[in-house]
Amino acid sequence: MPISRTKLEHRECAGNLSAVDDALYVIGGKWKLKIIITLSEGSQRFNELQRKVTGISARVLSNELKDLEMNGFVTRTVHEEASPIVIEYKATEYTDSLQDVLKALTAWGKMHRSKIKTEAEHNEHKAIH
Amino acid sequence: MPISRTKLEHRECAGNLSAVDDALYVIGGKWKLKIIITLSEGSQRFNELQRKVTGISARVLSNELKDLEMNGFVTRTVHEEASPIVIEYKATEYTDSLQDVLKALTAWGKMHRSKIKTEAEHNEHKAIH
DNA sequence: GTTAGCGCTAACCTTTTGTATACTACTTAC
DNA sequence: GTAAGTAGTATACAAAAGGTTAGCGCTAAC
Repeated sequence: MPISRTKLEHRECAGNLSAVDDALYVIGGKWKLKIIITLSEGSQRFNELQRKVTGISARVLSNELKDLEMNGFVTRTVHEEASPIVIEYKATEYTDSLQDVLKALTAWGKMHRSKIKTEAEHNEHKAIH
Repeated sequence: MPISRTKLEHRECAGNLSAVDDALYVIGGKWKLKIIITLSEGSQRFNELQRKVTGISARVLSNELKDLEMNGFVTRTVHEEASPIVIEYKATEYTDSLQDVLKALTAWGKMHRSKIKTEAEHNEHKAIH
């Protein structure tokens, strides 16, 4: 293997590009992963979700849940036996396949945040003198 | 540990939520990861990038590169010695910290694509009969 | 001298995304 | 009977993101 492994060859890179494309198509956007993470805490009802996913409006949450249901990440169950009727949103098993992605992303996010923080402190320090 | 590990406790979940938030803030959006992946193939010039990141317009590519530069993922070098002047975009070392994220995302994307494909074939099969 | 490529930027327009407000129909608690 | 919660939808509007077209100054090739 004469070529350094840090650089990808063109074909490999193009393949990865389209794979990431496919992934972002279904889990990209501002809210999808946040909803999935929140549902990983356990099944929830609509208003519960809206409170936990801070900043989302009912309209957008409703649309996102429909998308997620269509893509097999979420099930919507109506419990008619209860009164008033309870509607339960639940993460499916397929959601578990995202674990590695979620893990990597949270780890990176935490690392990045602390990096930004120390940089900011450093700048503050410089600004004083 | 009496509680199943598949469900996260509320505090842990909220922390992950904000970490993913931080991550998506800098690498979220339609193009950022695609540009990063393309640059992982090696340093490139503007028009080269535009050709490889299919579908992106010059305006958006320009904006995204500025963002990525600001966040420390990309360096922009002007080679004045060459004629005509060559401008080189290069992924920084910090980009390497995204490797796990990228790996997880491409793996998931490939898996998801093949799942969708077999589902589609299955449906086609049903439709014929 | 004309054409083509480079590395963009500006102006304008469309699409997507999100927000705010109101409203439905039902139930429970006070 | 009134207020408050549930699970949304409808409507209208605003903001953000992205695309389209044109063009600039430069160089190199035909």
